[in-house]
Amino acid sequence: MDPGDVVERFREYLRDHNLPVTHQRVDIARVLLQSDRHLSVEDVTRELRRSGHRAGLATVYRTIELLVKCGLVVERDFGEGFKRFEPARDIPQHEHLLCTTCGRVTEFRDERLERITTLVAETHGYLRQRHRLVIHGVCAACRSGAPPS
Amino acid sequence: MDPGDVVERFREYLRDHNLPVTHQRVDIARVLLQSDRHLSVEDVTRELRRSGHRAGLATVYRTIELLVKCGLVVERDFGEGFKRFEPARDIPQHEHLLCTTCGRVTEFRDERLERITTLVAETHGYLRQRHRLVIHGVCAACRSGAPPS
DNA sequence: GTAATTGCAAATTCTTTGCACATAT
DNA sequence: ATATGTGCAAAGAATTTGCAATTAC
Repeated sequence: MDPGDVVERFREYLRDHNLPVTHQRVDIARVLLQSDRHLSVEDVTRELRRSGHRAGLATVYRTIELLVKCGLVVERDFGEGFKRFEPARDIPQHEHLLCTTCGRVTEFRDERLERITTLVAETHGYLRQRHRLVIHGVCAACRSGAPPS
Repeated sequence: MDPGDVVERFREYLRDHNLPVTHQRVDIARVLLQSDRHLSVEDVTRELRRSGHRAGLATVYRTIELLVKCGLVVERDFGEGFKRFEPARDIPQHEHLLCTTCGRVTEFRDERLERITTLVAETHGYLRQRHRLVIHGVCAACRSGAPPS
């Protein structure tokens, strides 16, 4: 999907719910929805400033909450002590590789995991809902001694 | 391994490192090492009080840090907003099933995951260190309409 | 005795909330 | 116009840290 379209989707969501389309909301949505990374709230605030916009921290949190609620953004917790957010792309389920040196996040998909987790859940009497897999390691750049980004 | 032995191991660790064996440290270790659950700091504090002991919150945090450092306890983050800790039993690597209704945690092991994660990491240029898999679902008790524990 | 720990309270970090002022429709 | 959002600063929750009093060895 075109990144611009996704921002438009958020506008529609706001209009449909009779919520004001403020420039802060649009700016924050643009940063988050057009990024291909997993941004922390701090990242979002920094990106905003870098593009000449600004919004209070509370507004950033509140807008992200809206974006999550309407399904355009997904919340992630990698156990770093804060949350990260990524646009909900068409990828229905994917896993994460997390570089323990620079924090880079890489996504991948492996159908075997669906199968295995469903099976394991059943074995233990659980009705499987979803799963979360994070592989911790050192990315290619950090292995070759590149400076942490 | 006998639970008592594990506490003895902690004593040895302290002695070997010329660290005082205080009753607080031993009490906290006993609670954490003899539990078969995944305890939060609050859980530990409550269990301490329940058994007639007490320790300042800071001491609990500091002792748990020691227990993690010496490898007798493992830290877990299930994205609940706080950490949980469990004794490092002989199970070298295991995964978790988390009941989204009652919070119950069940452990399991599946060697296929080692293989898959190592392979996937390599494919993306990462040097695999470890992984974390949590399957979210509804446990047998909650499925059969039992009251949440 | 002396060095390390303990406990408390203050500080930190991430996040949420209350409220006067500003803005979208 | 008016309902809602915004920003600030205060509140919260989990965790860490500084420091005087205490304890292990």
